[in-house]
Amino acid sequence: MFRKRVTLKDIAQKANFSVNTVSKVLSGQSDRSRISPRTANKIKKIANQLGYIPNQMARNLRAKHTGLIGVFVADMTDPIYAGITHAVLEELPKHSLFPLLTVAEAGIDMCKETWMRNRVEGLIFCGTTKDMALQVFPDLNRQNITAVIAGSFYNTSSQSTHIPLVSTIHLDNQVGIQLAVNHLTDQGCKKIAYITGPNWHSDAIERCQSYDTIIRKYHKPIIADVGSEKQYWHRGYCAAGLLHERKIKYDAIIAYDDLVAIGAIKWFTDHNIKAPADVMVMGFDNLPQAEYAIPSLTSLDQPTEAIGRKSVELLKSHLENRSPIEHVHLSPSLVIRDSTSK
Amino acid sequence: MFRKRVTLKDIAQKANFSVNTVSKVLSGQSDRSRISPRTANKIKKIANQLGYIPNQMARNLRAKHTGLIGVFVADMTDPIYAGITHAVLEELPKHSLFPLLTVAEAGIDMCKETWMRNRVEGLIFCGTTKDMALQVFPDLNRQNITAVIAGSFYNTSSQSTHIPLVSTIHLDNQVGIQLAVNHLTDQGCKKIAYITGPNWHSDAIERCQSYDTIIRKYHKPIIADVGSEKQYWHRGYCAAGLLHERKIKYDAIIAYDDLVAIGAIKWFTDHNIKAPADVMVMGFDNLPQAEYAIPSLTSLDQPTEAIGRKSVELLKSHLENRSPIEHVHLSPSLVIRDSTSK
DNA sequence: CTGAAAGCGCTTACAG
DNA sequence: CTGAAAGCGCTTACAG
Repeated sequence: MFRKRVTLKDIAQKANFSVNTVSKVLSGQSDRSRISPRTANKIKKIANQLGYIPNQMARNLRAKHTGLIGVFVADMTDPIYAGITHAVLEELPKHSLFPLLTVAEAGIDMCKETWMRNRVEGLIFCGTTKDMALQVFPDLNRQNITAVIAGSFYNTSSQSTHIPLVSTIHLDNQVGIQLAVNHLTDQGCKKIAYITGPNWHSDAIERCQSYDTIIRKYHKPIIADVGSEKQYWHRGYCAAGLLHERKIKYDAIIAYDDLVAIGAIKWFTDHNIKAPADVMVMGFDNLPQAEYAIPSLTSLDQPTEAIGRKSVELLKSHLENRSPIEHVHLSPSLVIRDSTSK
Repeated sequence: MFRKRVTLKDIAQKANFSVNTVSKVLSGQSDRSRISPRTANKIKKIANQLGYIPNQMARNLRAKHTGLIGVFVADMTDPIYAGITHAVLEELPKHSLFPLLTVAEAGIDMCKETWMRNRVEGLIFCGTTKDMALQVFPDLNRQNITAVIAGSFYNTSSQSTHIPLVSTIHLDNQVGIQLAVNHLTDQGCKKIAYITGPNWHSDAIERCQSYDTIIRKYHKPIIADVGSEKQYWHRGYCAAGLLHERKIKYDAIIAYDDLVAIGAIKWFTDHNIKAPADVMVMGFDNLPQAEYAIPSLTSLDQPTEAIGRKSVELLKSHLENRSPIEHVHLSPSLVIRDSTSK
């Protein structure tokens, strides 16, 4: 049921002022229009009494701009995306921008329709999905809608992690791997292996490449890659087995992420190898699981808060100044726990 | 930038018909208004060429109803809520209702403002949070907004799990526990313990009460409760330790959920007790982790799809027929894996 | 079968 | 400092 709501007209009648004056007061233009404080207060008081809530649709229609920003979440259940989304949702209203939240789970067509019908003025992607490159980004350019990508993204070609034409704000994976390697060598490790993530994920590609580059200063890279179909802990479990099979010696492992690391630790436990005593293990992303794993897992914390804030800031400057496309990298921070402690 | 969009007027000019006629065709009223098929086709074709997208705000404003349903998610990262949300988002458009998605992460005030300013006509809560009972439900009644709760909810008093005045659709926890007990006794178990969940969660309360009732037919209840502050696997880990300390004998465990079960298994592994050989372990909820746990975990799968669909259906009948409040319980299904296999 | 007019609830320019 | 008029893009009666 659509209940009859209080309108400006109702307030105008009760206050004995024109709709116009009421509008000016209630849309926060009292000062600019030099409404007398007495009038303003009276109107505000009545509006409050009557429980006035502005009709956003009428406002947007007349004002010819919506301030609406489509916020897309590539996977609701991913705590990293959720963290970024959280920050974006908190930040937008501070800039008089309003989030219109859509999730990949609703289907990309539904999302697009929601954006278009509601006339969003910008888009923030908290992660991207496979369909985006073909079904969304071309449209955005054609429609001239400003967008930024916050967090990692789906990578169509395994050759390059570069998405042109849109600003990106994401983790500096190279710094992360460097922090990991520094920490492990500080702990006395001499041979550090790496377990890969799914190869369609920009973070996975960057982390692997970074490992490859950085580790060469110490020794030949030891990369355990179990292909792209395996998921979750399974990747780590299989990878640990793979390294064993190949009789490769190492005293530390950096895993693509915490889940993979936990999988590797499971394999070690099953084969009576102790972490950290026999092998030190590092995760990545500092997921909730890292803290509760046994042993608790050393990891790299993503600055989701900062990524979210920065993406709003960047979108805003694109919107206002047509500022050029940027690619921003934010550094993770090391969280040391039991899995790398002597 | 708000790009100038195609309007009905543009199409009317190009087609040489009135805005009125164009509106009838494009809002799907060709038949009711007996527009000639020739006219309708011509107009549709031109609309298509021009890339017309209706302005939802103008539509809603004039039509005096929005078809907007606020969809609230209590915790994005919870896979159960995410599953329900997924189904709700898919189902609403089939009934000409449109989701306006808000998440607890945005803050309850932001959510409320979004609902009110956009004139939602109904609300679906995929889970509830602590603030709802005081800050939301009273308002809904006052404003006469129809709502349903899908999935488990936050429980303010530990005495009762009943939220009045709103329809609820959620898991039949009693059936779930019965399925678990049946399965374990079929496997030959004689003493089945239970590990509790957080006591502010309706599912946790119902599962514990169901266990208590059902198990009395077999033996005295064995309930391991580690209080309400502990989270994740930690609950299960501590609970298993607690049972050991108290020298309680048992041959099977039902855990509040899969994470708790995995925690318990960790404790067993650390103390050289084998699951399922020495003790059988069951989880609940069939989370992604259940499949990848070692041993893989027998669990109870929540019918999130059905819960989501049913909640849309129920909301719709409330909206259309003012049908009375209902409390619907949907049964989980048993998923047997290694943790309870001989 | 088609169209002219009114109006949804606001804000914008303009007049005084 | 305040108000009358116009109009955002649609749909809803109503007239023909």
